Amino acid sequence: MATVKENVPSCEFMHAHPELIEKVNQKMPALDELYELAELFSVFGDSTRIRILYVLFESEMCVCDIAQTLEMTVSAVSHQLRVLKQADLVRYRREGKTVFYSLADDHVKSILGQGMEHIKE
Amino acid sequence: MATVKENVPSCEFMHAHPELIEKVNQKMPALDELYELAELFSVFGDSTRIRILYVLFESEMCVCDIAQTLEMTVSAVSHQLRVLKQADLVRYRREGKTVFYSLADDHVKSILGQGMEHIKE
DNA sequence: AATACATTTGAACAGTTGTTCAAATGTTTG
DNA sequence: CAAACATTTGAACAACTGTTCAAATGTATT
Repeated sequence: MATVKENVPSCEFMHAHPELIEKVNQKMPALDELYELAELFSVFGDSTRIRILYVLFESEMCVCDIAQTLEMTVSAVSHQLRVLKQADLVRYRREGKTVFYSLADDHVKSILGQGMEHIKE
Repeated sequence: MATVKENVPSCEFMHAHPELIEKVNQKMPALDELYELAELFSVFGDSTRIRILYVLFESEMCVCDIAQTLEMTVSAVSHQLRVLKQADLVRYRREGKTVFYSLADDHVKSILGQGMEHIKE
């Protein structure tokens, strides 16, 4: 996570007018929102997690089936499912010894879709 | 970045039917696409870069103005602009000693917007 | 209660990331 | 061409991340 910095004069005079700067700061979301947003995108910023999400696009699935489908260890998958769970991107339900995971909502699909569009331009 | 793993049997038998697994693998994007996608989202996964993008929502701006607006060093901003540039999220044009940065396209806004929607549910 | 199996958890490790500082590169002006 | 200023770059450092391995927790079956 980024650390907040104290400022030092960088250029002689600013090109941007003070009104513009004010408008920028006015429209800028609060810092805690920005952190949350960055945290959300960080979750999408790993190909393993994206693969897990793509699996869940098709169907809810238990941890060991996800692991076998993706040729990963159960432990690695479980760790990543925790991250996805904490970001509210997946839900789970227990059925006996087995835990089934599924997509939390449609935002997941549309966010990944937007990303795909961008890289395919 | 994730490392590819070799598989070890994790559960006695799979719950998912082979047809489902096949469907999953069929719909799964190619690995290099998944890496690219993860890389794109990683770029959004830092609050400094998001702040820079929000600044550019309002207007194109030179490096030192961005730095002063965000109360960061010019160097730190420049480093992050490079990342944004490499991901094709910003463009730049030189005018004398000054380099003006601007948003590359509208995907940026819509991706950030989708993210915002998710965290505000 | 003991065993078996599915999942989670914690510690450890290597690899990656963001900022800083100092130095280099571009560009204009005297 | 020298001085001044805007920007970029590279090395270094601390902080963070994803996987592995081993051990712990849950849950059902006998």
